[in-house]
Amino acid sequence: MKQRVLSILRESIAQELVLEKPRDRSFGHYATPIAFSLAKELRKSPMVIADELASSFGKDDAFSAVEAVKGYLNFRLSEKFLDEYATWALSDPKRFARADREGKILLEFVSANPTGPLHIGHARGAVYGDTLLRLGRHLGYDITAEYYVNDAGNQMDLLGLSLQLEAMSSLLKMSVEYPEKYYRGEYLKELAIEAKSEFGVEIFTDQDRTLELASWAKDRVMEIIIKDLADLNIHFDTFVSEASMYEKWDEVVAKLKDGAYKSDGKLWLCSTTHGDEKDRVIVREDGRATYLAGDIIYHHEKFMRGYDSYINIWGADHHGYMARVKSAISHLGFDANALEIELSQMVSLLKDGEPYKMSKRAGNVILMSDIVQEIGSDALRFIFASKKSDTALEFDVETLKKQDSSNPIYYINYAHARIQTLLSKSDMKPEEIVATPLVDLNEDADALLFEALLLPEVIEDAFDSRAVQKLPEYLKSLSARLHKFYYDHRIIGSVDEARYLKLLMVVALALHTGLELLGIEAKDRM
RNA sequence: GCGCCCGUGGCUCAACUGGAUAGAGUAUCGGACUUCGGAUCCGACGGUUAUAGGUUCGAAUCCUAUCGGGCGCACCA
Repeated sequence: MKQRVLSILRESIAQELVLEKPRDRSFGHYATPIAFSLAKELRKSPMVIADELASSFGKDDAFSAVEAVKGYLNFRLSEKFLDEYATWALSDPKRFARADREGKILLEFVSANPTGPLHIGHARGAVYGDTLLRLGRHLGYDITAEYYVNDAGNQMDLLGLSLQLEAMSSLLKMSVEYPEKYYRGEYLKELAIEAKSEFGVEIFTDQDRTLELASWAKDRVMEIIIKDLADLNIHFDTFVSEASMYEKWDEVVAKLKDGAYKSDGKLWLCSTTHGDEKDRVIVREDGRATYLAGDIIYHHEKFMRGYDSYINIWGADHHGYMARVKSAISHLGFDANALEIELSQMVSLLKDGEPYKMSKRAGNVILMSDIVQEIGSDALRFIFASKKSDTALEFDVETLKKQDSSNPIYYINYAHARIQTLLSKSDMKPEEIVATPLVDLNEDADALLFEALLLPEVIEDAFDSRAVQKLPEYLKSLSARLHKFYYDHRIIGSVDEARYLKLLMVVALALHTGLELLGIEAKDRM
């Protein structure tokens, strides 16, 4: 809708302009502060310019009024314009709010180590990534969702060892001495039992079989992770194994050219040339590659696959890692700007105002699956999607269990369900309703209709600015308007029944589409 | 010490990326059901946007400094 308005305005004004929503709806549907920016070059006051521009608008099908107020240029859309758009949307709901953006994007997110189940911090990045994925795809982008599996390095030994220790302790009832660093948690106990029937108990005490056990455990953990993600409605297209990267090592090192150098018997990445604070070791003295080496090959491989852009979503604790990865990409001869790294900040949980207790059972972390079980996937997705991802977030699980307006997901679903109820109570057929023109609407109905039709631009804005929280904000606001409208206006049996129902169908469509993009299914009944 | 992120009513968060009177929810107080789902709605209270300067028609947003918080600062992944 905004695009259509913009293209009309570009013709009339012949100038790029910003179109925004006025703070007060009485000003109109859209507004532009263009007169302010023109003031300098035209050497005239913004008010005068705005007046001139306003009067230059002739009769146009799209606008019912164009007014200049305090330097702003305000536009009121015509009912004809809004009705056509609404009818178009209802005629093919799946098409609503879609766009025809082009471009292949590789979106890498979660990529948690396969050494244990996902915890709550992972969930935020997972929800953020998946929401971007849904938004981007809706807009037409060809996006691949990828998970990078860190199945190499010390942590694999550690996983094998941790499992052996767990088994020795809980299955073999041996007394074991735990090293300083090892993994713990209920999942290891379960894996130990499985491993016992798979391999027999000998594997737990055989130091030569640690890696064999680790390799098996890693696959099992990935299965757990994939299942936990599926419970959140998150699915990946590709999983790339770190261990499989190293066969390309020689080829990639050669491409680094003078981006890498030998010193002290180690191989270093010359990352200081691209803003890193110091150069980084990529191959140790004993010939073992560091984690960064794997990441360099991985990103080389990503870029070789030829996407238009790359988005990585990392936990904020990895921010120090950005410079070296970008540096490596530059040294490999690729455009580091094509890689965009979004950080998702820390999460802390409360329960009844107190810090959420980490369970010993889970290994002193808050498991994502526990929270999903406690508050449900919808509530978790909604709360994470509603907050800017780059701000630390604190929330109370108890408020998300409530079934009233304090819980936004219930509030929105209730709005949607109310509409479905009305539609089922009416004797009118859907085709009749859609065929009714939306004319002579009162102020409330007009405002509600306009807001519902705003969804497409909210989606574009949310994706383009990587600010997914704009969608939940919008849905809350639309729901509030719907509830108020419902309260103020009788629908079934009124003379306006047909018009109002059509209006509500548009609202339901916007709510349904919006929720779907958040990975939440709109409820028809509560 | 250095780097990144952040600081908005008591609390949890928004603010169209520099635009009109900084908005929601929650908490507190007070109202609205013989009416389509009250799981709702309407009021009131509550902010010098951490502080101090600067940039301009215009700043929560940009710049500088200070204070406060989180996270990093591995040849671990």
